[in-house]
Amino acid sequence: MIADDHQLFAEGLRDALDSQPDLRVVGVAADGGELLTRLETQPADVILVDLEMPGIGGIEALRSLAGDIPALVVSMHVSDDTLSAARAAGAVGFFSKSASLHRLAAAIRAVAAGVTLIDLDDDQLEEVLAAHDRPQLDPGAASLTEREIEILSMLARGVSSTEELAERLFISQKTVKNHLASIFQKLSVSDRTQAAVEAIRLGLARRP
Amino acid sequence: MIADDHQLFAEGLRDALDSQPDLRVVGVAADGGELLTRLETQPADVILVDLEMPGIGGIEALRSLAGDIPALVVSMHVSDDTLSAARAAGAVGFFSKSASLHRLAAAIRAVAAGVTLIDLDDDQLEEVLAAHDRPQLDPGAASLTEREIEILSMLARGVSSTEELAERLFISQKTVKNHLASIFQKLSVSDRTQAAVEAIRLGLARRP
DNA sequence: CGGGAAATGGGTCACCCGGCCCATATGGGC
DNA sequence: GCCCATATGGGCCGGGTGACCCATTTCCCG
Repeated sequence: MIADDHQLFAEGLRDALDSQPDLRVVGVAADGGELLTRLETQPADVILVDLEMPGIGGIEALRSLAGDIPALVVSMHVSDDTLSAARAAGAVGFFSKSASLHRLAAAIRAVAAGVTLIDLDDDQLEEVLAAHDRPQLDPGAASLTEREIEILSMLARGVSSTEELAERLFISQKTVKNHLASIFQKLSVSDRTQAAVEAIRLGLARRP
Repeated sequence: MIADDHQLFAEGLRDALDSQPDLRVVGVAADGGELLTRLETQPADVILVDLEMPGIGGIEALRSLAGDIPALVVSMHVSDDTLSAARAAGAVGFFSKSASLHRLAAAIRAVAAGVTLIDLDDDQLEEVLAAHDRPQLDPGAASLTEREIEILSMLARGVSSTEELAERLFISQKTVKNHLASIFQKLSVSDRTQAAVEAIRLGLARRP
């Protein structure tokens, strides 16, 4: 669940995180009070909280939660003051809004797994984030080759004919069909359409 | 194209806007300099610019562009000073990051259509935004029949074979193929895979 | 009432797709 | 040095797919 008074940021972040196959945003709140209210009816595994919010701010909300749910603070300005305030309020991690989506997603996975990030030094943090880097794909999808992922992501963007795939990859049509056959088996599907749908579901439709 | 030094905001906004069927984010820049560089190789219809960025800020970037591309300023803090600075630099619209995604999307559509928002009073602004409220679906997609949408949404959920589609709809395989042919024509695609990808992009994969 | 759109269904046919066998080169790991 | 995974490619074949004709019925709208 996300709590941030900047709607554009919160809604954008929701879409971005939702597009990660293993993450789901279950709610967005505009201030600390709404966050607490929403959490009463909607359980969440991790919460992302902005510190500066009108009404009940992030700090107060975190204090009220008393660490019931692991919370990541996502703040505009990074300073020692805000960081220690977040730590004192029970946050398990602290990110600037200048962080990348990639790192935040990794942090969410780490926190959901029970890791506390806020006390780590930089090297340790990098290590933990790297460990939770890529989304946990389905067992089948996990064993996809790089080339297979490349073809799959093209499929998911509408490049569907054997001919065009072969031309864009500079390989023969036969090789494309071989890769596709391998993809079908690994994803347990039986044609390109199902493979494309599954690829999009897995978040493999990213741009190059 | 988006220019904002807060990666989380920019990437989140990218995903959110990309999920609008009629909008596409063609690039993200972290400062004014990168924005100008990117625009040299990648044309854009509208740019979203943050005012506060390290290095070359939004104001300077807008001055360099000299109004070549309609620009919406999306700023954290709203004040008379920033607003008039944005206006002076050639921005055609001004939004707080507390605005809703809905309104920003409407504003982008309006600006892309040539409307200047920044000089409007509140009532006029609401009127313009309302006029550009819902996404303009592809001319083809708009004219899809109910049955076609039904088939398309099944496609988008992985029901790809003519046989299964016919069985689930209690109609003959021939009718399914007829509907599909009609769908292909309206969506300007040539096979089920592209239709499924397009259906998902249009948000037609809803409803379990 | 009349026209048009939508849904249903038929036939034909070239061609592509997916399943099945196979081979070769190139790596990296044990 | 040997093995296995990966990427590349070939041939074959049955069946599915998409493009092009077509007809019928229903129903809504002007």
